Amino acid sequence: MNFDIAMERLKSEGFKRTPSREAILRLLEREDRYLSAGDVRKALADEHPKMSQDTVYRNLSSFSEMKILEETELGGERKFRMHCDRHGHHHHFICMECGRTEELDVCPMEQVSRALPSFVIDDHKFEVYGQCPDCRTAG
Amino acid sequence: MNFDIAMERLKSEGFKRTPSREAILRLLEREDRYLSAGDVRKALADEHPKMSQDTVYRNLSSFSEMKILEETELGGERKFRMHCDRHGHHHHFICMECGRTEELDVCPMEQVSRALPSFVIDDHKFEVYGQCPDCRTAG
DNA sequence: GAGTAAATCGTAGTCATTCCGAATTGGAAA
DNA sequence: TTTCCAATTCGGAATGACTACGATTTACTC
Repeated sequence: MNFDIAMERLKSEGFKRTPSREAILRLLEREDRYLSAGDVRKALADEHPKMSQDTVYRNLSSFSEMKILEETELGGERKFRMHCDRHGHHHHFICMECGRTEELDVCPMEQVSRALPSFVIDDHKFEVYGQCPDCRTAG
Repeated sequence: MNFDIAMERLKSEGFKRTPSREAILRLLEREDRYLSAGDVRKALADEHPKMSQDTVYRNLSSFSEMKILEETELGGERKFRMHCDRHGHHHHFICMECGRTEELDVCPMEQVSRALPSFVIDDHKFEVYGQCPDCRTAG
């Protein structure tokens, strides 16, 4: 997903186009990795010094609800990244040093569904953590 | 893992046997599902009304570090359960209503390792969320 | 039974997140 | 363009999970 498609989505759902929303989405498009609300505030501190935390949190949550962003919970924080739309369902490798992510195609949910026929399955989480090649050679 | 083995483990690692630790481990053995620190405090409120939160958090963390407990992060909270030792490596289905867990044998990490040969993989998380058969029929 | 390090208590502090009332603003309608 | 109003933002206070810490108590050793 890119900035323009995200803004279109906002408009079509009746959301207003505000400088805050533009800045947040432009940042996430540029970074292409998981950022916390705090990361977003820091990154926008120069450009938008008086954007309140309420604004950051509220918008990140809204964007996540409407699938503009992907969200995870990591190290006690909610983190957000631009929604990947190259493939359909996917998971991520996440570099714990730089935050870089790598899409994974494998997902074992079919096997799980077969193994738990009498359970209702609503959601699942599969994430792999480690060090990306760049950080490995740099370290 | 059961209470007695857990207490042995504590002793062998130089930890003292205290009423708090006994109560926490007995509770987790009995419940056999993920509990938050708050859940533990509430459950022990009658029996140990003055157990401080410091004690609960510190012990849960210690137990998790020494693999007496398994830990996950769910809904913005750290949650703990007695370590399953029936199988080796495994993951869990977690019922979002009652907290019941079901062990899963499937794990796609071999495929992931092959797909990311130049990445260092330190950890991973795979969890399935939904409704267990009991809660489904009850609802 | 005495001594000591570990454990606990009570409380205050931190940090991410949410809430709320007042002020501002985007965008539709006049 | 101007008006208008609900949506949005601001600023700051409140919440809730978790951590830190000095003072007190306690489990275990000798």
